Amino acid sequence: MLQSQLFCKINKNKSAEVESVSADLLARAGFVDQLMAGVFTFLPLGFRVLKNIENIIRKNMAEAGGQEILMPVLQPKENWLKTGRWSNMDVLFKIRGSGDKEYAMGPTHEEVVSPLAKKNIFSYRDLPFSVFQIQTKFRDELRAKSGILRTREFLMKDLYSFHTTQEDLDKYYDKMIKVYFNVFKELGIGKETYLTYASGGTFSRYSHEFQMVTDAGEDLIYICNKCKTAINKEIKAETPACPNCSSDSFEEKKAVEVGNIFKLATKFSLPFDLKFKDKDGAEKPVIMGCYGIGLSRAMGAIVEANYDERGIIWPKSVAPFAVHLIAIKSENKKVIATAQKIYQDLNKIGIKVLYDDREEKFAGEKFAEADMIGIPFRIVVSEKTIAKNSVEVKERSKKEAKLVKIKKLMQSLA
RNA sequence: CGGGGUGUUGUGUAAUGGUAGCACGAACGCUUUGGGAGCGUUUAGUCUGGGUUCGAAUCCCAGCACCCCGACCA
Repeated sequence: MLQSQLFCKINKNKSAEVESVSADLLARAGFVDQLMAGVFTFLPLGFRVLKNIENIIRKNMAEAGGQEILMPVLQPKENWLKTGRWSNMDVLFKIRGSGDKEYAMGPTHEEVVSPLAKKNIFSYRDLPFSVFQIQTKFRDELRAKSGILRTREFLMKDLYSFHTTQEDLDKYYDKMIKVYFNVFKELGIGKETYLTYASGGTFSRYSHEFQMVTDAGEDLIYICNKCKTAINKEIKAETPACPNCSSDSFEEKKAVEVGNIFKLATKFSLPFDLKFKDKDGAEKPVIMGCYGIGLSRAMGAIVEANYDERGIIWPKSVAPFAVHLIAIKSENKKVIATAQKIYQDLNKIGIKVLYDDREEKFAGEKFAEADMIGIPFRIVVSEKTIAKNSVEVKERSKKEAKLVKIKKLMQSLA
């Protein structure tokens, strides 16, 4: 991608609105644009990051046996009346269509996936299975805040699992905890993310949140000093001891919830009459679990965990480009020619590269913008470097740059 | 939803009742070599609707919007 063609502007001026670091950096570096409170456009750079996050999650869900589907955002009121959530879910967006007919805008999809499952589950032979989707969710938050960390419209992965027994659900649930940790590790926030016990609702003692520690977080979690499992505020109020190891020594941290998983058990299979015939001929309710990750929130969380005073430092796995190639202004035509050749060669071997081909921009500004955008590798071509048949390679996360022969660079990447 | 704050060119800001100014951006020209370049010219703004006043960005009322604190948060 040629930077001269890139649809987004870098903004030098820091916003006066006191939002989160991620909100400020993502907006100024041209990753997102705020349309209104809690609603954002993802610009080309941000959209690339979002797609990378999506693909990491998709891969992991598929490995966990999830089959990808896409359910509707627009949902019938009737289903929400059945579960009681039409009236008792505060964040539910309701809209009115023609003839004053009312609909829900999906904040989550149990009201769709349960009746869907009912059409496809008859026998114990049809179980277990899991389906997931990556889709825009709507929640009428009373207060959107912190940029893309808490929004009214956001991208979420939600997976639903269906089982014959509680034991089978328990087994799958434990497996998903491992899968989730792998996701967060691949997203570059594995170290900061804690499994957190939360209230489980009616049918199980606990649910689990995945909380990433950051000052921008709006939740308080208590990390057990012994086993490093955490509990949220709710649980802290109920129990003095760690539910995992019984220790009573905790460290309080601010955190943002990047994922959560629930044992729904029969909470939704009962209202939707979701049953199966077991081996013994008896009809039994299907046992369900659900597993969510907020993708757009994860993107903000990744930034909160990876930045410095110059800008964002994207983990390689989600970076919008692998390489930021910069040609330094020069009268020597060979500089541009060399940079162009490297750009083409990198493209040829499938490396995603943003090439700063802008002729009018000075080196300083290009470097400053590159640091703000935060692509993991920066390759600079200038008079100085081509005099040695080399380019300068610098990692965004590191201080020092090194000269690398162009031939060697291409060999190492090929 | 309760409380608080703020709305001035694309962005960041100044002007506290009396000529809407500055910086960044953008455009043009000339100049310019590696850490947000220089000179010159130009561009563009008082959230909306009422009111007070000779005169309103400024004071009052209403609305809208955004931000913050809290509450809420399968």
